[in-house]
Amino acid sequence: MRTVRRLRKETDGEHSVSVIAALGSLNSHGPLTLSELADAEGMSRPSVTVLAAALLDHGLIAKEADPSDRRLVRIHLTPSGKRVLDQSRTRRNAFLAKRLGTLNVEELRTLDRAASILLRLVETSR
Amino acid sequence: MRTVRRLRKETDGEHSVSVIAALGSLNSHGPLTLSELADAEGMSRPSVTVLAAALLDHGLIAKEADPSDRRLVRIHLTPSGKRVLDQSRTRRNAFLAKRLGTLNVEELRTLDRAASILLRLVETSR
DNA sequence: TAAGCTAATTAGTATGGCTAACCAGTTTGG
DNA sequence: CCAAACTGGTTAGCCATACTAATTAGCTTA
Repeated sequence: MRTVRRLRKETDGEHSVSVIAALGSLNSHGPLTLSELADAEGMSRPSVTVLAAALLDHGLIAKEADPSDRRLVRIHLTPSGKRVLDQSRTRRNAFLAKRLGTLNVEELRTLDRAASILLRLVETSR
Repeated sequence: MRTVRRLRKETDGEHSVSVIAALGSLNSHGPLTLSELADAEGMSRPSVTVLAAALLDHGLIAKEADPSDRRLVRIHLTPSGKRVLDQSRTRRNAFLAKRLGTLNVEELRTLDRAASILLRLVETSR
């Protein structure tokens, strides 16, 4: 919890962690339906509807209808959204670099391995 | 974020992550003033006031005045609070055990080392 | 002893998520 | 082939959790 609060503060202005996370999913998975995004982010469909509306509002994503199934709304990053994501990464990296600079190579490697393991745990969780 | 949302859901009813975290701080550090707790949890004093009021309401902590400085409010775990903390750990451990069971010893060791490193990072942050 | 500092609180606000209920499409079984 | 059931998305209403700004009480110091 401490870490989350800390990171939220460090992200500072601009865009929330959830927004950046959603952009990240879209970036790595390509276009997604809202349900797919909800699933990827581990949040409810209604919440994603709201989040997507905000992203659309800021011009970070675009919606497109699926021609074969008119219930589906597929969204994808706009160039602007990609830019925001990249900038956020740069800013976040600057912060992390400062903090992680106090670690030695062995410790960094441990964190890297741990990240892979945790990612796998989360991915396979239902 | 995914992990946080997941854990929040998994903690299920009973008490929130923040509550348990606060109880944990009190358990490991002993009695704390509200400001000290705010500092330990990385949250603002007003937020801690509210949190502490909730804990008091549930009988998980007790307040005591500092005789030498009457501005200070020192809080400590009640037996009931200790019990809740222990139960939460048991429940959380059951969940983690199920999930971590899929990892081998080497991976578990990596996570353990990573946890120490991250804890150190957070502790030394500001 | 007044001025200023610190601890805690109160009040008001924002964010970010949820469930329940609903509508619009699609699929399926009689 | 059409009614029932299901699925994707949305809307409405709500709750939890945290914040900042302002206030109060107590302490410290010039």
